[in-house]
Formats: sequence, C-alpha cells, structure tokens
Amino acid sequence: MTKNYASEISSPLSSNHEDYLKAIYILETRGEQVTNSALSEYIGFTPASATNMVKKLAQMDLVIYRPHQAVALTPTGRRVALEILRHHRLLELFLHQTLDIPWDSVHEEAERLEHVLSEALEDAIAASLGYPKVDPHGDPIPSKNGEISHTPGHPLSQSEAGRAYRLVRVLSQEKERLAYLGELGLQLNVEVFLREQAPFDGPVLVEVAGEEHALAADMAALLQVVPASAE
Amino acid sequence: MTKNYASEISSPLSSNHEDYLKAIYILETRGEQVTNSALSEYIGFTPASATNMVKKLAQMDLVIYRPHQAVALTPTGRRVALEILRHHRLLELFLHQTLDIPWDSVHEEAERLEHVLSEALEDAIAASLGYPKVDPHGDPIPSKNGEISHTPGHPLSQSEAGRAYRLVRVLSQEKERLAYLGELGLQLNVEVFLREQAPFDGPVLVEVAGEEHALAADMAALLQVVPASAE
DNA sequence: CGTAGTTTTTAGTCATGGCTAAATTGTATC
DNA sequence: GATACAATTTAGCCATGACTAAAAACTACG
Repeated sequence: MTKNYASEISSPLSSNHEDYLKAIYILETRGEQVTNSALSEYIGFTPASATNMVKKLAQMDLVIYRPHQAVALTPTGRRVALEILRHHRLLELFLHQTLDIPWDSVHEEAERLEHVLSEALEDAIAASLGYPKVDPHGDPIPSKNGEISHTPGHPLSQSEAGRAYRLVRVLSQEKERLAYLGELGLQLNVEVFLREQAPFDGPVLVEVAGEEHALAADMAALLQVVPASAE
Repeated sequence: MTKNYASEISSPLSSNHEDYLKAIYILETRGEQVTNSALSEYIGFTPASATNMVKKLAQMDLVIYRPHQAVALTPTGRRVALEILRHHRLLELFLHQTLDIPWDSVHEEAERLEHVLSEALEDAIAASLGYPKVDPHGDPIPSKNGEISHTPGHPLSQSEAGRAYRLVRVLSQEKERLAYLGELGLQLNVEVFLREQAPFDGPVLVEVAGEEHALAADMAALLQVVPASAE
C-alpha cells in the first residue's frame, strides 16, 4: 500500500534496506567500484555489517553479491533505489518551494521522510509541483517508472574564463557548503560570470549578481554550469 | 535535533515507543482505565509485549507502572505523546489543505510521517497553515508547549430534533466511515438539520445541503455538533 | 473464603541487525 | 612464488522487541 516497487518484493523493506540500496546506487553512479569498504564508509556502519546486509539484499534479489567482488544492483534493486531517490528529491523540492525550508536543510529532512512516503503522497507532491525534473540542487528526479535523465553541464572549474554561465547543479549536500554558496547568491539557475581561473587548479574568480567572489578550486569543481546563452 | 521533548530524554525514542505513548494518551483521554489488555488491543500487539514495553517506558520515566494497575503517563510521557499528537494533527490538516489528500486518508498517512517530523518542519507547517487549532476531523491540535484545548459540542445523537447544528468534530478515523460521511456531504463545519431522532437510540434523520439522509445511531453518536447559530 | 475465570506477568524463544575480533582471501612487492 | 599488507568475510556477542506458553495474581460469585 505504501510502496510500489517494480517487481513484487517478498518481505517489506526497512528504512535501512532502502538506505543501503540508495547508497549502492549513488556509489555506482559515481563510476567507482562499489567495494565493501566504500559502501560501509558511505553508510556509516562497519564493513562486517555491510557484508552482512549485502548478503541479505542478495537473497532478496536486490543486489548481486559475489564474495570479494564489487556489489551491483539488480534491476529490481535499482528500481527500489530510484524510487527512494525520487521520493528524496521530490521531497527536497517540495520542502523548499512549499514550506520555504532553506536549500541547505532539505537534504537531511528528506533523508527521513523519503522512507515513509506513500504512492498517493508521492503523486500528490509531484502533481502540486507540476511534475518537476530536478530538485533544488539540480539533481534529476527519477520518473515514476524509474527513468532518470542525465543533467547537462560541466564543472565551473573546467570552464573558459571571460564567459557567463548558468548554475545548473551543485554536486554536494553538505549543509555548510550549501549555506556558504547560498550566501554568495549561488542558487540554482543563477548567472555566473567567470572572471578568472587560476592555473594549476587554483581558485576561480566569479561575479554573481554584481558581486565578485573568489572560490576555492574544490568548491568550483562542484558547480555544474552551462553557457548562459543556452537558456 | 529532530525532537524537542519536554525534559531531556536519555535514549532516543523509536516510532514504537512513541506509538505506545500516544496510545496510552488516547486511552487516558477516553476516561477509561488504561489496562494492559486495553493497551495491547489498541496497539495490536500481544498483552505480553505490552507489559514488556510499558516496563521499559517506566524505566525511562515516561509512564508509571505498578504491576496489575492501570498505566499512567508521567508529565514527560504526556509531553511526548502530545508532541506526536501535534505532529499527527498538523500533518493531517496540511495533507488535506495543501495536497488535497481526502480526509478519510490523512490519518494513515500522518500515522507514518508523525515520527520523522523535525521541529523545524513542524514549525514551518504550523506557520504555513496559520497556526491552526483543529485538524480536518475537528480534533484539537496541541500547542507547542503541550497544551490542548477541549472541543465544545455534543453528539448529534443526543441533540434536539427540529434544529440546525454545525458539525465540529468527528470521533472516528476509520477510512470507510469517513468516506461514507464525506459522500453525504458531512464534512467539518457543514450545517446539519436534525429532522427526527428515533427513540431508543434509533437512527436519526438529517438534512445536509438540501438532501435528506438516515444515519445509524452509532454513526450519529460520533458526530459532535454545536447549535448552528453559534457561529 | 474457596474456587473458577480472567487478566497480567514471567520465562524463554526467535529474528533482526548492529558490533568486535579473528580468520581468510586477495594484491602487490621483492 | 613468498611474504607483507589491506580488504573482506566469518564467527560469535549483544540489545531490541516481537512471540507463545505457563505461572501468578487479581476478581467475583457461590
């Protein structure tokens, strides 16, 4: 009743199961191998616990587990992960747009709510937002049937100086980082003029809403932009 | 961070703990003695499980437990119960008003969401609704500091025939009942004319929005009304 | 006031899913 | 290929909170 996973899943999944699947999905999309240690570090449990849980998920046909190999999601596992991710990102946008929750807080709120969202509520939220495509950080929202689009753009740190860009995505959920960026006026879809790019991965100089700021290289690497003309 | 219970509570409470406390609170307000069997029946676990949990809640100073006696909430326990109830009722109203979730569905949705609502979100929701006093069923919403008002009104089944009333509260959360009432046009604050009251606790004849309906006595007993003039 | 019947509690089991510590496997280097 | 180091898995422990079955305690009635 509250969940609508692709294939029928024998036992109901706990928040925990869902968190593991989501973690595996995210690590997979990073392109890295989803090793046991990467997974356990990401979810914040010991490697032993991760092995344990991965084995259980494998029994449920949600992941493929071969000892000493990288974990991989099965199609069903991916569907579950994407459904949770859809919940998460819809919630982030909803909280931000409808309840004015600041963009640096929506992540942690959604982190808890995503597991208790019914289909009906998911639909109602999606409808009330006009079936949005991205969340407040520019992350794409998976569709109901588990499709997810690839967001265009490239890091600001790898962009040509002397041009204007539009911020389309921020690859971080860290509250402090997001709060900082927000203070600089760097919200989604804002126009950024790249004044200068220091060599050897140095800081960048940007102009946002008439103000000039220096940005550390690692920060600039998290900012995905497209040319401002591409509106 | 997500919770703000009156006194500091040593260990964090699970949904389960909260459900027990809420159940005890509700049974207490019904005026009945909160016996172990009443509690276990209400929460849907065996009596043995209830005893077990009540003992644990007693260790946390949330309830008073004396073997073979009725359970009672401590002041702290009551605060927790009221906070959850506040979450629940705010959520019900929010879901109904903001997302158009039908009034017969909001209860079950809120039942899951109430446990993962942060203070910040609770505040944002309350503010967005204009600090409401009652939920879509007319149940009073406890204030942030744990005060709860007593809703006026009396059962329609005990009202004088030939008069007009206003529906101020429905004492049921059952989906089917609420759906049925909704079909008759019996939503909150609707005006009801009581045509006839059959003797010996018989059915009542009411007129709602120009239509006449017969209502079973047990149904009429759940409808709390005030004289329509008292607007 | 004793006995029957109900309610409550106790005792003991099970599944879950974390943990630590130890064993194992895999990898890389000499 | 042996040996060292890192990653992974196994084994075994613990807390939680459900359960059943049995014991104990209350209540009420003859």
